[in-house]
Amino acid sequence: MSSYDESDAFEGASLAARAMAARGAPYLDELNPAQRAAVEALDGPVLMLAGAGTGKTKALTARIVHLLNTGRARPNEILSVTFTNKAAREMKDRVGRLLGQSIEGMPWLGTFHSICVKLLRRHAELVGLKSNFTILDTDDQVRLMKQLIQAAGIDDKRWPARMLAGIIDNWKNRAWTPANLPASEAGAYDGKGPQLYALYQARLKELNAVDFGDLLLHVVTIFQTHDDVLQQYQRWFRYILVDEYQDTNVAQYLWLRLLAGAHKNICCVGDDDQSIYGWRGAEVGNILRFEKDFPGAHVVRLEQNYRSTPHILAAASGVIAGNKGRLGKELWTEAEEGEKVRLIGHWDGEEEARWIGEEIEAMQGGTRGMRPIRRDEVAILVRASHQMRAFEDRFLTIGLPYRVIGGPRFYERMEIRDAMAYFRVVTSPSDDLAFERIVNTPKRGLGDKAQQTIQRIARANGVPLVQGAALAVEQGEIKGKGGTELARLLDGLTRWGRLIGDASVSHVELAEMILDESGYTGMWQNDKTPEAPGRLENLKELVKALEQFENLQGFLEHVSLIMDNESDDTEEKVSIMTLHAAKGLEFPAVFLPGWEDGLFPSQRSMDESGQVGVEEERRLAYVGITRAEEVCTISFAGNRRVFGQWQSALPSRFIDELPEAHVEVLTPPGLYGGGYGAAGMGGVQSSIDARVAEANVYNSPGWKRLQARAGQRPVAQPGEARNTVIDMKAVSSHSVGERVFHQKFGYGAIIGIEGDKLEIDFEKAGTKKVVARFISAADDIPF
DNA sequence: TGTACATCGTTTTTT
DNA sequence: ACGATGTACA
Repeated sequence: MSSYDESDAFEGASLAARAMAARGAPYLDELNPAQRAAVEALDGPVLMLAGAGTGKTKALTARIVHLLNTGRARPNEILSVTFTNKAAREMKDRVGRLLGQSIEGMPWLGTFHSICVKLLRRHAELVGLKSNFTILDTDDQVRLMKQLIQAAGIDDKRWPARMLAGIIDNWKNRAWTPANLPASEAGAYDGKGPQLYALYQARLKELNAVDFGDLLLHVVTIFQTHDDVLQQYQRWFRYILVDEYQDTNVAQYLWLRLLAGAHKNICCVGDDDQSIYGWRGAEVGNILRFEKDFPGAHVVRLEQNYRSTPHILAAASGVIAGNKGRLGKELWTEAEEGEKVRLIGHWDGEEEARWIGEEIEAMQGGTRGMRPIRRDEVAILVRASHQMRAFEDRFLTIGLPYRVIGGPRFYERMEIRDAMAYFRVVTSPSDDLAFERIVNTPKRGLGDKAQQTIQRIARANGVPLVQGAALAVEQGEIKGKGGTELARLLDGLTRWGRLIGDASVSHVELAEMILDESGYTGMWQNDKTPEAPGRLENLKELVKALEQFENLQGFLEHVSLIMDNESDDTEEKVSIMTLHAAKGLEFPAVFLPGWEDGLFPSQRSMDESGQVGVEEERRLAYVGITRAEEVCTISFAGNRRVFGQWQSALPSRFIDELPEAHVEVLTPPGLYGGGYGAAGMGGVQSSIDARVAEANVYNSPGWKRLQARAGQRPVAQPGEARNTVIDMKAVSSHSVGERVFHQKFGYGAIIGIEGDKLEIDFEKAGTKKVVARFISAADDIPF
């Protein structure tokens, strides 16, 4: 095994020395008793159950400082893992601030993935890789799989590459290699999954590449098969800290358990109530089982909340109490009572957006005795990103500045990935995937056929594609325009490659040269689509980002793991984001729209995971409510356009679970008398009327009656919600028994309604199911 | 190779 | 509704 970097040890020692010299421990005095207990229990396993807003990061960073201050470990002997770069950055900043200096000396504070890259580069040869392996992102991954699938003669219509990528990702999350894949998985992907998995891994090895899942999996494999390596790291990492432990998957769990196995100085911080990533492999079980995994573990609960008002906390607690198998926490606060959680129902999604827009504007001036709330203190948290649209539309028309958080990341954009592929080919000419990406971008007249020729020649000679392409040109296998263009590209690649180490050209200039001379910039300049200017702008930003790195390789190395996109504009804007994206954030005012059964909790989640799914959705509700500091407004709409169809739905079952004492029901303006009953005008079935009326009830003082009834419906029966989604278009315009006309089938009577489809008994054509929009009422026909 | 039309599948997302 | 993706045809 290679020795540890001298520099790590050196920097570490000097930092530790300075930390020690800082003397005293003011950071301990700032902690509450629970936090302090968590910080001072340095040795042995510790589980810090940190509720939302209870000062978890504060405790975690204080713990690191305390480890240093007491001389337990030097900075480079502490392994401290997070999930996101953002969390890692924040921890570094805060530890640095506590120590009064920057934290260069903590090389092992980072994300699971970045730490695994470091480890894997040191030991790559143990899993058959070279230490300069490339890291593929999801896009590369799928393209590679597509090739394998086609080569295997599988119809990728029925069995899409994305699906296989998802399956393999899941396997990797569970730390299943092709060799130890359980028999239960044999049938995956039409029975060809296991075989393709093995093939895919072999191909990655050939390409000297890994995907994200491999980073963890390979390191776990190394630890499991090379005890000497494992032992060295067990000794080296004297203390381990884990953030967001409830989000760890099996591979990460194994990784941690292996590393902590000897000394068991592991401190896991998390909140089982905020586990919302089960669908991507996170195992809440990891945190629930902690005390069994580490007998004698010290469990500390952080329950004093510094974020929200008592009403908000009580509402959140009331909802989360519906989950079983919790470790159990009760948040409390010393804050003043404040506003109750506000609940409001609307006729449809547009009205909901309109009302929220107006409410935000009213808040700027301060409503009902509340302090004025700035736009950037407001967040709208939605379950699914398609809900954002209504808000964007509305806010654009009223000119309310907003910002959407999440969405496609900078480094995932097409133009950025193309540019990076150019850089990759230039810095490592054997990067076949990158070459494939750029060989015909911009269009060089190198279609499928030319690319196959290149592949064939490269394979026949056992060389990478770039060399294969060179041979193809030499041998005159690619003729005409394509040949000339390819020759020019190859020429450029060699020229740029020579300039890499050249002191007369900075890497930033080189990057610009590559993009210009390859014709890539020109391609977008000539593009007349509206997004072209934005893409050119992004390319400029990419080049600017390069300045912060020493060279192209250094840049590529970092960028493959850093996918975040901090926007630097400072205008006060309302934030719109998904509930998932909101985890870890907080806002004075939070709007939670779309609380309808089927949307939230999401139908899919319930169908696929049943009770477990509902519980995860409930945790999502809990996360949403606990983001709010001062005012939290929950809303639902009776009708909503989903996939172009009007659908009506019941208010979310989570609304039933809000404790009445902490909720104020608002009445939307312009809701006269019958309100939701309006849908019944067309003579709708009574059962539908009843459901719509039930929705209406939330807007009135009669909401309380429903609260009383809520006990009869503590948890939804499977399949219940499915029946509650009713096509409003069908509801408002047709009803069973109605006489109708169809252009092709003539007259008939409706005998059933199913979504947008009507079952009709036609006088001449018999019983048929037809789409509602082809139907008109019989007396509408003008002849 | 490029463009026009059809078809499909639509939760959540980090690294 | 809508966007991504694939197929048919110029």
